[in-house]
Amino acid sequence: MADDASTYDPSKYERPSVTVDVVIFTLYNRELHVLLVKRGHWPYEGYWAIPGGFVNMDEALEQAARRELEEETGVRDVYLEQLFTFGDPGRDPRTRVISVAYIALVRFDAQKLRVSDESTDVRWFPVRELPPALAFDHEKILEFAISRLRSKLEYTTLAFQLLPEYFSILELKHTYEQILGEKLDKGNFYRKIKEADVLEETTFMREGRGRPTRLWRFKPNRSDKQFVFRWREDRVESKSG
Amino acid sequence: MADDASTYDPSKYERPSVTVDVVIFTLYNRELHVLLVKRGHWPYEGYWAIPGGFVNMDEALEQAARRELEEETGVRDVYLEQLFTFGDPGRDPRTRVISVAYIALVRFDAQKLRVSDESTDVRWFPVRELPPALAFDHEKILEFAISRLRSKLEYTTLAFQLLPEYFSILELKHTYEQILGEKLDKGNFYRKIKEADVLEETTFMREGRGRPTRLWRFKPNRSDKQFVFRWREDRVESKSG
DNA sequence: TAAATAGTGTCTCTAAGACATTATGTG
DNA sequence: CACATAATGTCTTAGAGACACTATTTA
Repeated sequence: MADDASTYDPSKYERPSVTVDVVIFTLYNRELHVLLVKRGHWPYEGYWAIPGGFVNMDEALEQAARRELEEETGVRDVYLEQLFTFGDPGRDPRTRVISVAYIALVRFDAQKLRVSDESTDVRWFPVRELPPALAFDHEKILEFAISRLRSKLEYTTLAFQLLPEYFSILELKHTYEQILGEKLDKGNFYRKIKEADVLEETTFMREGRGRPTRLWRFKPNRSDKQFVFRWREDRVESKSG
Repeated sequence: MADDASTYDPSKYERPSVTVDVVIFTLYNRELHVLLVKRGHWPYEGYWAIPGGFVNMDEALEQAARRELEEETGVRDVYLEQLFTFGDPGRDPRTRVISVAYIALVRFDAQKLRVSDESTDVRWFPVRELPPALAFDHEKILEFAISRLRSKLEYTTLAFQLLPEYFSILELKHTYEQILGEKLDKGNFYRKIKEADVLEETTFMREGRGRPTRLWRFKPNRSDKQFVFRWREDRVESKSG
């Protein structure tokens, strides 16, 4: 924001590259998973990485995130939210790369994976069984994303993005337990979710071994509603750069 | 993160410029203020803007924020926190500019303002009396920063960064009131801040018209402490890009 | 009727909010 | 003493957590 009118020349300065990286979460087999791609080229060839790529000159950041996501993995129509911008010099051996990281949440059943020509493999990893080492500083980004997901879960309806249209209340509880990494009380969960008034009862039931369970869905105009699950003391986001 | 090893050429792609912009808050005259600079050149000549500038190739983002802050305003030794990255095409008429925005909190008494050669004026503005129009999309950034400041106030010890070393509990309460924009109950505030155990009593008193007031300071190792002031329903951050 | 899973009810305790009261200085 | 401001105390209520209980299916 600081240049002279007459002497301004866009090419005067050497510029960093700008990428978007997207940490994509889903719930699969009742466990939280994250999508990674296996790099086919230098640098970090053969390493798993968070999908992402360069931002085009005429493209908004979020738009770039959606495009890269679809190009590299086939995933589309996702909930997206900006996470943090990572820009330490040296995080990419090619050149100075500043990466705007996003979090995406998707319903597993809605997705078909696709391998792009940039990578040799695409896979969902359970967050508890990640590859030993990721490309670039992607471990840091991923850690940051998980921590943000946890904390936002408690004061937003974010978890709803991970579930199919119809689900039982105990499935929803299980989702919370997966992300928070701890058990929740059944009765209290029922009470809270009902009080929050964000769910709509359907006539559908699902049968299993015991008593059949009622299926619910999220109320259509839930955007203005706040579901505050719980207060927690550790609502701190670490800083990074 | 997606290029061929043999054909990779850093200069192949046209690149956006990357800047850092810093929204600096202080408490002055018992009111929340924000620091703006008056632009001396095209574009938006004569408009007030959030201080900021281009990121150097070998410099971390936060480091760039500190440098620009000191160069443009003389402000240093501040609490800094990344806010959001704004990157819509067209937000800067010169070229594609992606701006990583930061929030800074400073103690007013610790600062001497300085005007750089890029701008014609530097001034603290009360957040309730901002200039009618700001340069670029800086109104949006500023709004975002204020909203983030409000929400973080309630679950962090952020407000402490705005106060001098010694202060009374009612001054602290006043700071909260300024930022939250509402009155708080005196008794309840005393109770909460004492329970939180983040303050250290000093022997100093300050005299005024009525009963003198005791001065306190923040406990040295407060970094690991969490002061949770209150829960609020509207803890939602709007999205942007 | 036993096992399995779904769903409800209730007791206790903490903490927030409202508001009343006491304390300690000055002119 | 009157006034001004600082600081503490108390009552009520909402909500979180713990946990016991009831409901409805299949084998």
